[in-house]
Formats: sequence, C-alpha cells, structure tokens
Amino acid sequence: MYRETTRTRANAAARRARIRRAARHLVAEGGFGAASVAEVARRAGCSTGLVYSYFRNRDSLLAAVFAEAAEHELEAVARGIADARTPEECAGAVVRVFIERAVAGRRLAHALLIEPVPEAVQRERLRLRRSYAELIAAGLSRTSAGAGRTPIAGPDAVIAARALVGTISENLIDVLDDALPSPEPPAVDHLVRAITRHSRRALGAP
Amino acid sequence: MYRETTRTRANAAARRARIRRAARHLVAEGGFGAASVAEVARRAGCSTGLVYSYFRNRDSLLAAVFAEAAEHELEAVARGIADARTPEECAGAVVRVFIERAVAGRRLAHALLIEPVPEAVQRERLRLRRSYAELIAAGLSRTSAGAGRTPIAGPDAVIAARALVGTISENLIDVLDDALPSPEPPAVDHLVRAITRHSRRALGAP
DNA sequence: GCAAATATTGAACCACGATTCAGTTCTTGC
DNA sequence: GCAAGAACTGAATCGTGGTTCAATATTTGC
Repeated sequence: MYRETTRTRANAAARRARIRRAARHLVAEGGFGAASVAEVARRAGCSTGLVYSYFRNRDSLLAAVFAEAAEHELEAVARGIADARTPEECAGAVVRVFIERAVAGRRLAHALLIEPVPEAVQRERLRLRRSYAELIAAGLSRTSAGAGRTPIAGPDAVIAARALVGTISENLIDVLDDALPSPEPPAVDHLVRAITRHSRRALGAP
Repeated sequence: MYRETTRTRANAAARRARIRRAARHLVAEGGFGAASVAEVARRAGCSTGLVYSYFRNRDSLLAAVFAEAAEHELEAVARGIADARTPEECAGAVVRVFIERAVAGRRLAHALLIEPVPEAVQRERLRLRRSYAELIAAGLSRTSAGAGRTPIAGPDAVIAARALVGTISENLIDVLDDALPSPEPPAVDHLVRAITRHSRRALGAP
C-alpha cells in the first residue's frame, strides 16, 4: 500500500523535516531511547524504509535531532546574555534561562544532559557543552571589559564559563530525575537564586 | 573441559571477586563498553556461563564494579578533606584529589563520569554524584562552623558542593576526551589552580 | 571408593531493533 | 495515456551480545 494524495505527498526537504520533527517530538517526550526507527516512522506517517532515504542511519538522524535542539538552547542562552552589562548579569541570565527551560522541558533537558545515548549523539553532546562554554566565555569577556572590573578573558574565561555550566547541570540532576517528583516553582526559584548568588561570588562580584 | 587444581580452585567469594576484578580492569582500560561478558570471562579465567552463577546478569555485574570504583573515589576525596580547616582548604583538596586521580586514570574517570552506560550503571552514577555532594557538603559545613565565618549549611551547602563537583567535571571534559591528546602536567597544574581560585571566591573566601 | 552435591563449561539460543530490498504506487514528460 | 523514473512500503534479514542449560568435571560426606 502506498496511498497519499498529491497534497499530502511531501517533496524531499519537507519529508526529511517531517521525519526529523517526529524524532524530535519522541525525544522530547521519552528521550532518545524512545526514538526507535519504527516509532519515528509511525509518527512521521511513513514506513521505516523511507527513513533511510533521508538519513544514513538511526544514529545520524538522532545526531541531527540533537544538533537541532542544541542550537535552540544555545540561541536561548545567547538571547539571555545579549544585553547583560556585567559578568554578574551575564551569569544570572544564564542560570535563569538554563534552569527555566530545563524545568519547562524536563525530558528534553534530561535527554540533552544526562540520558545515556549512542556514540554519535554523545559526540554532539560534547560539542554542545563546548559551545556553551565558548558562548558564555565570550559574554563574560565582553561584560568584564568595561569600567573598573578585573577582566575575565582567555582560558580563564572558558574555565569560568564551564564552571557555570557545570554548576547548573550538576544541580539539575535531581530536578531532572524522573524517579523524583517534579519540583514546585518555589523550589526552582530558590535554586535559581542560590546558584546565581554562588556564581556571582565566584566571578568576583563587588 | 573443566580442569582446575584444588589450589587454584576458588571458593564462591574468591571467584566472585575474581570476576569482579576482571571486569574492573577491563573498565579501567576500555570503559564499560569493553567489558562484554565474554571478555570478562576470558580475563577471569572462566566460562561465560559461570559469570551468571555469581551475578544475576551483565548489568548487575557492571553496577557492582561501578559501585566499587565509586567507593574508592569517595574514600580518596574523604581522606583529602579530612584535615581541612576552612572551606577553602576543603575545596582545594577536592579539586586537587579529583583532578589528579582523573588524570592518572583517564579511562576510568571517563567511564565513571561521561561514557554512556546501561541504565543500571547510570543509576549508580547518579548515586555517586549524590554521595559526592553529601560528603563535600558535610566538609563545608564542618569547616565553616568555626571562628568568624559565614556558616555554609543545610541545602545551600549541598548546592555549593554540587557546584564544586560540577565545576570540576565540566572542566575535565576535554581532559578526558580520548580524541584529544593527554594534557601535560603544567596544564593540569594550571587547571587545578584556576579552579581552586574560582571555587574559593565562590565560597566567600576572605 | 562411591554416590550425591556442587562447580564449571561453552555452544546453542534468543531478543531486539536496525537495516535492506524486491515489489508497489505515484509522478512526470511527452 | 503511457512509459520511465521517483517515492514509498513493510516483511524478511541480519548482527550483536547477552543468556541459558544439558553435559561434564570436581569435590565432599560417609
């Protein structure tokens, strides 16, 4: 059977996007483990075989999905720090954006940060973490360059940026644990404040 | 064939230990992925079937290996902070012990911290991270309780402890990346100093 | 010594999901 | 309309290791 009207029938680019989107939704709902080729195909409304016309194999599909989601996250953080004037504002924005997004999309955050994933996806994950470090390091450099602050620059800026990302991620572990109940907004708010305070001091806030 | 002298023949506990040790070595050399049941059996000098007389299945063997290794690491950190007098000494000790051990046993550290692992092992990994947080939080509480310091206690101590662990782990990612060359001692030393400095400030060092 | 109990073997088995591909349906150019 | 080609199907295949278990070796109790 192969029954689709001309309307529904997709051209190559749209079909590829549809498959990717199906996979993305499955990952957002149940992690990479839930995105089997069969399930992706069902969700995309096509056969398993067709998936292989658009992606070399499952790993490369999942890597593409990860990269796409990672891009989203990076953009959100980039927007958050765009108008920061000091390293503290910068750190505060990162903490807020990162944690709010993680809580709003727990499963996706879990998938991006801690779920065990195939090699190819893990490589994307490490790339994402490096990208975070570079993006935030640039923000710290920029905002510390101004009036009367000790400049944060070069390798030390990257270390500070990684420290920030690590601090947040590590403190998110319990928040993202599916075995534990989803945290209440007040608890999340307290976490944001505590981490922000901690990070400000680390950056040498006056 | 089944040929072992009484001398070589192990009693239950010893044989179990032997299998566990074989698995531990394989993990230390090539990560959990290298510890297939067949390989473990070969290394332990027994058949694959026998592994199942001593462990329910592969996952529980690997979980046991992880737990054992984690215990080692925790003890090392515990010894490191045992005689710290201030939160800064405490943090310094954690950074030094953690990073030195990670560099000395890169593959093991990679396996414990970032290699994608089976569910059962991942649970142990999260347990390890919680244990680190509690151990270090206790150290921070104890050393901050003394003369004239703002006390670090309760949930905030745990957040600070997690921040420390996250800061170190995140900055170890490149160090442990097998694709990258193993870092030179001076670079490691610089990393230790930079992270220590950063963490001291975060803890409100005078 | 010998029978019952226990330890061990390793090849066969199985589970599982990714991957393939021969066949079918649709589209396009003429 | 009708080839020729492109898109698509989905059941069959395959690969990989973990897991089982009937057979064999060894030990133990008497």
